[in-house]
Amino acid sequence: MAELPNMASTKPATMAEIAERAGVALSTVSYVLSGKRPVSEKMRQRVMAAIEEMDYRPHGPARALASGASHTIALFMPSPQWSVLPIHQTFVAGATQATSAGDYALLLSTAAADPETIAEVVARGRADGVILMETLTHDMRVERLRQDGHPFVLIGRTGATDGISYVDMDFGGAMDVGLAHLARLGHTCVALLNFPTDLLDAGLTAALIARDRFERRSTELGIRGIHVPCPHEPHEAFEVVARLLRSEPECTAALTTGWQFTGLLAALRASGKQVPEDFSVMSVIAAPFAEMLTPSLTGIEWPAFEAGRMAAEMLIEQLTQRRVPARQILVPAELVVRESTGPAPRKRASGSPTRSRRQPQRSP
Amino acid sequence: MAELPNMASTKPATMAEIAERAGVALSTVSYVLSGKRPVSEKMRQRVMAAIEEMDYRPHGPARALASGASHTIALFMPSPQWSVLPIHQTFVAGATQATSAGDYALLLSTAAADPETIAEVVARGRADGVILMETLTHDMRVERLRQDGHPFVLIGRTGATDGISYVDMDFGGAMDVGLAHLARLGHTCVALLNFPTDLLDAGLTAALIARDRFERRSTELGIRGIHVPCPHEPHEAFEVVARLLRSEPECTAALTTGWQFTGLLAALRASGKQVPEDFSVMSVIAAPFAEMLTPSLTGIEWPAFEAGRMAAEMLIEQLTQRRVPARQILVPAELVVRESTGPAPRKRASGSPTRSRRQPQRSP
DNA sequence: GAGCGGACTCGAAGCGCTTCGACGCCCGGT
DNA sequence: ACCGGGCGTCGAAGCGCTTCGAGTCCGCTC
Repeated sequence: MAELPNMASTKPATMAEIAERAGVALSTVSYVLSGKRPVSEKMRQRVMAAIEEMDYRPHGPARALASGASHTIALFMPSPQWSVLPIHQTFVAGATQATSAGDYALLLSTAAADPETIAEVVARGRADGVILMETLTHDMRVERLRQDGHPFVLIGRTGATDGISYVDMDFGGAMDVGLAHLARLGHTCVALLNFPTDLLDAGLTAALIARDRFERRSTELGIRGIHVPCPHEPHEAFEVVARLLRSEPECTAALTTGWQFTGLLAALRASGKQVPEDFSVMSVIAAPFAEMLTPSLTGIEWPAFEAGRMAAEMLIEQLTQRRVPARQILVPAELVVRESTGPAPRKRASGSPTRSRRQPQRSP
Repeated sequence: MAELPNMASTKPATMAEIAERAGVALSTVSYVLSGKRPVSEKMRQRVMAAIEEMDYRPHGPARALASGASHTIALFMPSPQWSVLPIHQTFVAGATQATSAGDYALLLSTAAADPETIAEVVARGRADGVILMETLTHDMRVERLRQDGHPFVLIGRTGATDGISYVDMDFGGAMDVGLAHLARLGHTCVALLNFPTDLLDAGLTAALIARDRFERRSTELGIRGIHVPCPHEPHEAFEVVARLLRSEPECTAALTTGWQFTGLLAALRASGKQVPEDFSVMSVIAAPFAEMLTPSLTGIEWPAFEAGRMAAEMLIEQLTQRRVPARQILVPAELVVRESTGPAPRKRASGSPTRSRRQPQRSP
């Protein structure tokens, strides 16, 4: 047959055409491709040749319909009005790469709130499994997925984690590490600018863990810990912090969970406090700003891209193999000390140095 | 029939079941859903009731197979080793939202380089159209899509734009606006820290436009314009800038296209120059850092989320309606003057030390 | 009152692939 | 030489939906 060699806009070849060209049955082509039944080397060669010549590529939806597997995973992002930190986007980037590498496709979606919508994506064959972020302690989405028996992996975690696969940043550990750092520098009154109230109320696990561990740990260290929910948005954060600085003049350091540090730094500047001479600042999530700021920001360094990658890999593994046990990965907090934290300022000269009622600092 | 009300893990209903329950033909249900043929009100009611009762939702792949349309658009991101700026992720976020809103799904993928892979996604029914970013002047991907007749929209543009729909940031305008600003401040020797060499060599349209316009415009304004390709990565950028500062001591201001400003600021600091007293800095893409830095960064404000949203909307419109003319949107450059640009320093008298840093204030 | 057109509705044929049961052939055992 | 058993291969039956052509029934016209 005289054919134009690679007429691009030509309709793509179907499996039936491959079969015809190779002179074999349609099903044989399928078995060559899937390897689910043995095929003789001779047939294999012929089929592969035909595939090569006709530049055949299987049709996604047809395959999904017949096999019941779409070879796609769905990733739900927090909706924009919630906290969308750069770290979330890094998760997505990591997951995207792992997905491509694993020969899967990645369906990205917002609308994360509704369990129904999420379950449906799997139930109606658009995806084989789901990755969820910003997980709550009691997360309806997770319950729904679990109940329906849909494979999923969390970035973050829920309250009860039995049998659930997740990758989570160790916010508890971050509190330990952060407070230890500040305690060592002699700070005795430290604020935690946590996720904003609505997320705490919703039960964002990370926020609750941060709060609880912060309070427990500061007590253990003999530090006065002030827990302050705080919006990420700079101007709102500014207000919250300004109020805090007024009501808690003792406070000489703050930890932020996200980019509340922006508003914090502005408020400190406005009140004439120098960082880190008068006030130490550090953030649990600082990338990718940490190095850009002046002074550069002490913080926890999370391998977020890797985390996203692992979540996707875990999900794909779950989809590919049968009966994989749940894997739970807690990414350890790694402190990177930069310029924004320093020794606690000495008590103001004017006031008589109050003797410390706290226990003397323990050595690590 | 006695049924458990909402046995979640039950297999989802199919259209045939709906038809049976409603006592109509399968095809009638389909027509009710698609509205492609008139259906009497009575039938409609019965079908809708059945759908409601059985909580029916159409099966994605089946629909895609039968109709040839997947109701999905594919978005290709620059691969990680290329420039992935926050702005790219904002595009993605915007596109994601528009996609959800338009009742489409969004397939996210890297691997952007290969025209074959990209065309295949559409050819094999995974997506109905494509959004491309980081477009080159001669972009093989675009040519391929066009040749195959696949619908697509660009974020960015190619050299020849005839009949191509795109949303692009007006980098040319940004050069005009930026140089005008600096000229007004009296600068007479200005550097452009453009995209890195590999992107220029690849023919990234934005980079070429920036370069050409920068050179033309600076000449027109009687400014000495120094074009410097520069990596985004801070340490590499640092080196490039350090060299520049050494070889071009006359230079008193720089424009960056991305976050080369990070390395730039570090290099300025290292060489003891104050911003903006000794050196003015501005960036074409500054969000979301601009406000965070000290001094805050003068730059162009792009509505990136909107741009992503529009690109997706345009594509969906193209898919939904027949014969829409190509739409080309050039997002205008809006200069936001902040603290990092100031009057050109007077010719060095004797290297007089600049005053202590001014205390920046929040502007309304 | 019979004929006609229009408005709906139905059944069936795919879309491109997976998968199951069946069949044919070739080889070894006896 | 005959039979049994695999290994390979084939054909056909779907997967759940869209869509086309072919009715069916009704109301209306003359």
